[in-house]
Amino acid sequence: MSPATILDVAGSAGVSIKTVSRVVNGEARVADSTREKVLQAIKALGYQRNMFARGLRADKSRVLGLLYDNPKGDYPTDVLLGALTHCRESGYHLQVEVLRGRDLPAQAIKFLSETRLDGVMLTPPVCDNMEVLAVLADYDIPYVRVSPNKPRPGECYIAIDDRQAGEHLANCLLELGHRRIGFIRGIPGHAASRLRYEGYRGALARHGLAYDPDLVLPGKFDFASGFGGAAQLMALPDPPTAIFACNDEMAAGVLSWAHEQGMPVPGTLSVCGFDGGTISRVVWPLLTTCRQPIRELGKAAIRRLIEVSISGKREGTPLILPFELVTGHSTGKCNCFPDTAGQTAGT
Amino acid sequence: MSPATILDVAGSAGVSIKTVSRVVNGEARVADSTREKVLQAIKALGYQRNMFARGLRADKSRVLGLLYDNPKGDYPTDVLLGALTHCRESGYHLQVEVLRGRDLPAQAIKFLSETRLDGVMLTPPVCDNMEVLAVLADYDIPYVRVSPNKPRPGECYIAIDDRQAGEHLANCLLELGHRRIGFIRGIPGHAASRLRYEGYRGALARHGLAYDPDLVLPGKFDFASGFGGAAQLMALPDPPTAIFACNDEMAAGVLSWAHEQGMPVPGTLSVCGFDGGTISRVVWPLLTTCRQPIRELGKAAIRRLIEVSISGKREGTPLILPFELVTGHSTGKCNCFPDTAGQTAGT
DNA sequence: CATTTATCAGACAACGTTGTCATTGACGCG
DNA sequence: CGCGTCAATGACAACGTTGTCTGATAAATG
Repeated sequence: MSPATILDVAGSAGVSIKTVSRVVNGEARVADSTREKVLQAIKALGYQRNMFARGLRADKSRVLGLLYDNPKGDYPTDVLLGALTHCRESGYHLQVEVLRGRDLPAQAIKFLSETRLDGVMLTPPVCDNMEVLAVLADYDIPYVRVSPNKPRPGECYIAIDDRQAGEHLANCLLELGHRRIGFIRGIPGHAASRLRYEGYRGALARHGLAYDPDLVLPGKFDFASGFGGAAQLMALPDPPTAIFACNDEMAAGVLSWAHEQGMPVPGTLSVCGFDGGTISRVVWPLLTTCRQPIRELGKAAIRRLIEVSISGKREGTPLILPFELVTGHSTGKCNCFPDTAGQTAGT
Repeated sequence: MSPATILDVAGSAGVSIKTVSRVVNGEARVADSTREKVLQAIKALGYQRNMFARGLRADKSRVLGLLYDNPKGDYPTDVLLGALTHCRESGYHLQVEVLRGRDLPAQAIKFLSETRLDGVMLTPPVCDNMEVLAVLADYDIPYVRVSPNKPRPGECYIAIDDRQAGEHLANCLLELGHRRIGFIRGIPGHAASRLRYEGYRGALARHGLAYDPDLVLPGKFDFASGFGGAAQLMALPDPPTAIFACNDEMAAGVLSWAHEQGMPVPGTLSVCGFDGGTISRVVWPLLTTCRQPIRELGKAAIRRLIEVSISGKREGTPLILPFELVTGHSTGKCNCFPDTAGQTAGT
């Protein structure tokens, strides 16, 4: 059985196809009695409208795209989940595309020419690939970036205030008495990594502490960077009493190194991460971290795309979502001044 | 500027639209010189074919669906990644849909009526929802299930041999000398959980060991199940010396409980998980686990869907992919016979 | 009662592509 | 030369929907 079309419904309900179209699209000028007849016919025939024909005529697919190139960890999962949630609420659908390997712009061209999307959202790091953005602009597809590195003036992007978050987290450590705090950065060019680092430096400055470049290491957002970074930092002549890793996975690496050394956490070394995803909740001890509202970021991006798709206006103000500090058990008071600590313990 | 159509290309190249269509679709009967002319015109005009029109005429969208309802952890991410990889190689695209909350069949109906997919892949647990499957059958959409609970005869599904994997893993523990092995199950109705459990019992039986129901606990595949399960198991009068958790996240819970008690792992308690994803690599000590080829599962499912979509034949043989045992540092020799252990240590 | 206005419904074209069938011309063979 | 065969190309309809325009009927107004 071939599926029922608008024509079958029209015949069955004794009206014209246009009237059926009006009912299906919820247009105003239809008498209640007619609408009822049509709805019944639709139900009886199991009619479902054909998206191809609809799209061909209206040039709107109601399908959005999610474009990413870093399929690791909770981030893509949660962005996707948030995006899907909002899509479902709005009657939109989501097509996912991964850009990996060589010649990202060519991949973007291929996927854009094979589909018809009403808009695309991009996450780091691909959201900072200028060539890919140029392709999108060329195809005249609206897009929204999440946590872009260098937002353009007037661009409507979605992010959290990573700088402030970094500063807050560093502050937590400072208030626990830590004075030498190691910092492990994420991959270069990643906006979040840079901003969290700036926040870290800002916190130090506000506490009147000198900045020691030996305490800052590069990283790749992976476990090995944390593990190796911890080894390197703790081998310093004057090692830190706390380590701030730029994400949870690196923090997990720091924790594992400490466990392997038999070094108590947070007794001898405090550790904090960033993201607040699954990893922070399955390691021991529970990580002190900063929870990003990743799902909300995804939701907001989709909401924004739909707005643009309907209104056509691409300008707008950036949307900065709130983060949340999560206090785990991986951070504690600094024991770095044995005399002071001894006094307190003695009395 | 409105985008160029096949008509513009035809005009520019001095041929008919049908010829352009032939070139675009790589059909055979076109003279090389003509093909060249058309290709140049396409390039010059920046022509890209309109998927709506194509779909309307050919009734093929070249878009597949991924349907899931358990958006936790690496599983969905990796399935998605594998699926996308194969999609890209094959010129297909992937639309993702999450079914969550109440009335899953209704959600399935909604999403199927709003899109036009050539096929759908499903992962657990939604792949075992008979109502949803009925909806898919009703819409006459080919589907492939990954790790289904009760495969139907002749159904072509994708899975690993969970029973055998469970048996292997239990065997590892038995060969290390463990005789009392705790087992924490996953959510009921989940095929993998049941099969791994059967494998565990099989291994016990093969070693001539009695089955002790006290050693088997229910679980929900989450951290808390592992944490609580460990507490409960180790409070037994005759506690286990090893715990086999049905996935990595629960194993991480077991580890954390042990750390909190100051119980050495694997010194006093050996732990193994299942999945071999990120979690197994970021906890301390590294988990002994069974790595599922999740990406390959996703790839295989898509490959299969494309076959079905092209050939129209829905029958086929199930595809069982190989798993891989990963030996971490969370398992070690059993110290449960102090006399023997003492003797060895003494000499 | 005549006229305007509002409301509802239908006829028809158009969207850009592919499938079906027809046409053209070149070539080989008896 | 006449015929059949085959490769290459084109004309045209059809896919199912929505936008535009027009027509019909009922209600409101002078």
